[in-house]
Amino acid sequence: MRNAARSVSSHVFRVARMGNFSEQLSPEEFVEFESIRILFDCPPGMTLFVEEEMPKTVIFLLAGQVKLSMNSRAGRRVIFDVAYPGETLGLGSAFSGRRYDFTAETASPCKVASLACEDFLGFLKRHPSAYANVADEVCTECARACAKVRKLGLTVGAQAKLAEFLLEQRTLTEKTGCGTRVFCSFTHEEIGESIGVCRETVSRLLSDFKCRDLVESRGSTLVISDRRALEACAE
Amino acid sequence: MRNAARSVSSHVFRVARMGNFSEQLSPEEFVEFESIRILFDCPPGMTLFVEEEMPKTVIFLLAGQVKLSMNSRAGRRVIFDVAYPGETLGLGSAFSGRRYDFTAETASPCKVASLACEDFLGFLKRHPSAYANVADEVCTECARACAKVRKLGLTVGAQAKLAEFLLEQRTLTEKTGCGTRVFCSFTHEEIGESIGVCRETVSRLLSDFKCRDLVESRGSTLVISDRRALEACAE
DNA sequence: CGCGATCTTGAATTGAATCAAAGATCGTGG
DNA sequence: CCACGATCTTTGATTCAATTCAAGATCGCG
Repeated sequence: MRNAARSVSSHVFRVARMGNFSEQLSPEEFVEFESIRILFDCPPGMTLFVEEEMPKTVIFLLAGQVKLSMNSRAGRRVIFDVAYPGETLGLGSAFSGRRYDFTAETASPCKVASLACEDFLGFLKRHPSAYANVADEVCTECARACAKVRKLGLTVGAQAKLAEFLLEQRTLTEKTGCGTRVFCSFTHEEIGESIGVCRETVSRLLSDFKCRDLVESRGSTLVISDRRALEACAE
Repeated sequence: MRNAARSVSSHVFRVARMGNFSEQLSPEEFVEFESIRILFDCPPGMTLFVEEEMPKTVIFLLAGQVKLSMNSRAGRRVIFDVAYPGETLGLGSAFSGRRYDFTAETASPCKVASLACEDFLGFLKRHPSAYANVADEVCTECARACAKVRKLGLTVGAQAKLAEFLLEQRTLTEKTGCGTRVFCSFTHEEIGESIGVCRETVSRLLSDFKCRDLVESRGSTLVISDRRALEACAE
């Protein structure tokens, strides 16, 4: 039992060092931090929290991917971003007591550590030096939101938007002899929701890109074969 | 000289209490804070800082309005928001060392207090309790950015966008017997840049709203005469 | 008064959404 | 291993909202 816990936590620690909230905690703080957070696994498609609700927990993503989106009751959706291991979700909301800004839903099987807001705030009170971490994380979140505003507002034309989207998928790419392989688990619909165009338009543009030899589809993954030209599309 | 300085600073103090960064500082901290910031006045149209540049200063807006925008080299612009007295600008960037997320330009004659980043960071180091204020302010900035993403991404149709824009102008409104008077100093072009539609469309829609008696223009100001109906337009 | 900036309105154009109808792909269970 | 349904993709035809282009009206200021 103890051993199992230790092996989980050492794994967690390893992952958690990847630039997130707990990274800058002192060893003692980290131990306390660890003692109040709850680890669990979730299946894909699980909702971690919902926009406009009052914050209940802070989520530390240890493994897997989480889709961050905004939804209107009219059924429209904007995929705001995808979070990767090491990121903290809902931190700003928990801290400020404001409602969640977006909905977080697992996009793959995930390992997460969850911390109730009150525990989080208590921890902060006991360890005020962690405020700096909070500020740091929130800055990142903010920069991300601003980047999205920029893209949504400044990029005109579906083609430019799609090109930008593809070029931006840095996180899960792999350089090969003949281009950059992009691991994008998104459906066309989701790509559409990320860039604000409809499903069919994504499909059409992608075919178009293929015709023009900017990208090729290798099975289920996409390869950017002419980055230069794709950048030109994005303007 | 001393007297003049004191009278300015007492004025500043009064304004600065309006919910911004310095609000939660202790009196001693506030005195120190005051000693390192530089007060000045600026004419309208003055650029305080430019997006993508490395942060040099943090700006505390004491009086006037500041337009926050994002610009593409293609000449396109998104007006992100307008800042009012009491707000802090560029705080997140100064703190995290990331480039400014947007451009800040005075929209009216302004009084501002400016603080060099290094002084700001030094102050923080000496008074770590102020980290909480930073986190607070950045949360606000972040919530704002998220709200803008939501509007840009989820609101479809120029009409809904404009209606939403008008309804949202809470800051400078005045309720009268026959509706809410909106003090919006924006030109149609600027409204367009705020909501992402072209100048002419704004003009057309506004005429349309007038025909349908949702708004009336009283000289240079606009009066929302049928808020209910306008809300329906915004969906 | 006259000038520059801003606003208004109309007509033509277009880019993307919508509607529609096949295909492709995938996982499941027989 | 194949048949099945479900989900996702492709492609074409049509429609529509909003941009663009163009020309004139109005406003506010020196």
